[in-house]
Amino acid sequence: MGNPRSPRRPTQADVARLAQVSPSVVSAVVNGRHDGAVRASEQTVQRVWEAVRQLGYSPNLAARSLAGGRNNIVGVFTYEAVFPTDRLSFFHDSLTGIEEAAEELDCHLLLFTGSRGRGQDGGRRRRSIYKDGVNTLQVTDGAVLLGQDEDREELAALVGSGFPFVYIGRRELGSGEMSYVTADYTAATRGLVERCAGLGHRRLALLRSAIASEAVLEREAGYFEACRGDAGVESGAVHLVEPDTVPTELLATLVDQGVTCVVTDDSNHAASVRSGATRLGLRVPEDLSVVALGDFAGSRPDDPTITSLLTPRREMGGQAVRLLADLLARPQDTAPRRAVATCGMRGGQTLQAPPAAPSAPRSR
Amino acid sequence: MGNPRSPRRPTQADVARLAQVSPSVVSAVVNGRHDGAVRASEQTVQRVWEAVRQLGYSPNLAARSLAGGRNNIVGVFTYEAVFPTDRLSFFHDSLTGIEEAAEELDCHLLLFTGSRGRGQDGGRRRRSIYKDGVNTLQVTDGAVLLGQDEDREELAALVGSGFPFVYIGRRELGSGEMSYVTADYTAATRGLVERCAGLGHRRLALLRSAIASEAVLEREAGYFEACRGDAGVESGAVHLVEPDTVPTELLATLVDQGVTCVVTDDSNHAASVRSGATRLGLRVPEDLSVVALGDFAGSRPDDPTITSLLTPRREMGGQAVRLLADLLARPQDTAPRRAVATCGMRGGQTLQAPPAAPSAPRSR
DNA sequence: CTGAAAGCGCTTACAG
DNA sequence: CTGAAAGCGCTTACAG
Repeated sequence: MGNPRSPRRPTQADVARLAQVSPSVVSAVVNGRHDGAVRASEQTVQRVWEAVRQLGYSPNLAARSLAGGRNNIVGVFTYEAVFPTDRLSFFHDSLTGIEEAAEELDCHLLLFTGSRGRGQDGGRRRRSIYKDGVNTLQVTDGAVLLGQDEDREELAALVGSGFPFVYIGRRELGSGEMSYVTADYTAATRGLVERCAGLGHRRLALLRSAIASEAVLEREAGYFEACRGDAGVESGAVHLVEPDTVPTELLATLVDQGVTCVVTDDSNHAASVRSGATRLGLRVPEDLSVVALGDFAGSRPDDPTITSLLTPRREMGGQAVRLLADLLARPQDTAPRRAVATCGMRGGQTLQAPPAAPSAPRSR
Repeated sequence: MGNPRSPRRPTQADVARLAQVSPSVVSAVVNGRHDGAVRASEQTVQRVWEAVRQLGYSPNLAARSLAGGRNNIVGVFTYEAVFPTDRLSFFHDSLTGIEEAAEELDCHLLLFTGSRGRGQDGGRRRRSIYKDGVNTLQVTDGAVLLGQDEDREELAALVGSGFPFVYIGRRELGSGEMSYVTADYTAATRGLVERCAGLGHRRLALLRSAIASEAVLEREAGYFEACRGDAGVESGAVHLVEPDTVPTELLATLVDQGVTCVVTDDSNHAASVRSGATRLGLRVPEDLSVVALGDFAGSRPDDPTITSLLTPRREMGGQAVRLLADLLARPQDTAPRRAVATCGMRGGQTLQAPPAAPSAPRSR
């Protein structure tokens, strides 16, 4: 919002006058570039610094970036509020990674909190990248976007505009390739499921979110890979479930069918399954194992006792900023940048060998 | 970092050309100020917006602030990392309030993560407002500062420079008055201590942090007020303690002296006191009451069972942004802005009437 | 080695 | 109601 401060700040011109040199010399000296196009004698350099000190001169950043180009500001855009009231911030880990990388790259972070504007009724609207048809993000050099609630049409428009940005989380648009960072959901899922099989589980079931996001589908793919592989899985069904639902009847059916290990998309759902199992008189993990493919699902805190894959949010945040830096450093290379972070694993207490399981993986 | 994107970004001049109006009209329309010095017909306004959309115009921040206009960006400066690794963010509540107010005022938030630069040894330095003697915050209209670890010399310089900012938390500098928002620590403390007295506690002790911040001193003042008042307190000692210390011996001494209620600066310390009491064979609160004057103290999670005052961080965050908005709206009024938020109260389970206490407050 | 000048994109009196 | 012009403070060719 500008500088309506009263006493005018000293400028390079003031310094130049006092030091009795030309403005260009001041610019060069202050920026430590008095050895290139503009040269200044050691004595001149001293005079300039002396004048700087005497006047308390400090460069005007706005002018500097106007004349120069970049402003060293990375945008961070989320459709949802960054800091929710319930203290359970979905974004916290990602932001930790983003902040770390930003510090490393010496740039600032612009959070787009003023992107909602007002609807025709005067009420608040949803946040959006384009406000009155104008790309709000443009004030930054480039941006990192994150969140589950994205507007894919806007994203497509953003890709089309050529504005440099990276999404945290894989997003495939019908049109146009975009840069993103994702995690190795497929491989990590396969690994976990194979581990289940290695413990002796032969009949598994995946309770998959009915919302088919890229991550959910990748996990499903990893599950299939493991089931179809030679890890020894005999049956690996998939059931679509609503979020936060405890499918007790479904669970009973699965157990009847001989399922000894239930795989869920997220740890909260896994916790629900465990509750359901308890209600059915089953012990977890003695009678039934439950594992989760993700560690978070919205508003409830993650249950640390669930055996679960961990989404590497912090790493993804850092990588996103670094991909963006690369995008900015080599604009002539227009290829979308991609990075894949490695999921972590939390041991938890809900996975063990099935009852009366073969003690060793079957030999072939 | 500017926009070194290949095709030059459209400027107001481009918009003006396409809309067939003069640049000043574009400026006025885009800033919603086409009802003042510059007037434009509804039709003209439409043409301008249409051109803006068509070209994908968005204002250049640097130019805008150079020319003296605002950029609708509020800076947020913290000496510590905003998003700590341990997920236990000291700043979370404050930021929630800041974000809410920013949304309300339709402005963005600039997080100064690139303010560390490198020391002479190439290692990271502490964050600072002035980088190479330059006020980094200047790119914003004004800033909100927060955190415990401030550099008061920098703050003094910032006050001197006239840059508009508001501190979250009271900070009194030797020189120069600054704007801040604080909480009613003194009154809230007096209220809580009087409540203890009302329950029958006659001999109290305050275990005060040895670090005498403004908040700590205000709490102490409130404690003294309550003790010297007519609430019935007979003795109200103060002991300085180190953070995270469990002063078991001190506790034993106090109990020997007939103290029935221990007051601490923060809830973690109160939890330590409770542990110490247990070790001494005392039940809390049956034998000894423990209350805290604040709900947080660094890296450990707050214990919700402790009877405690609650620092209204979220409110303070929101108020800080609003004070800043006022500072920017009326720059001619150079008086420092101040606001005081009201502390909350958490019942907890560590306060009750002392053993064999008089059932009613003493009559006078 | 040094200086005069253009230009970055915007806002804002000022003149019509 | 609209336009031409100055100026914000800096960087960077360019000319001496």
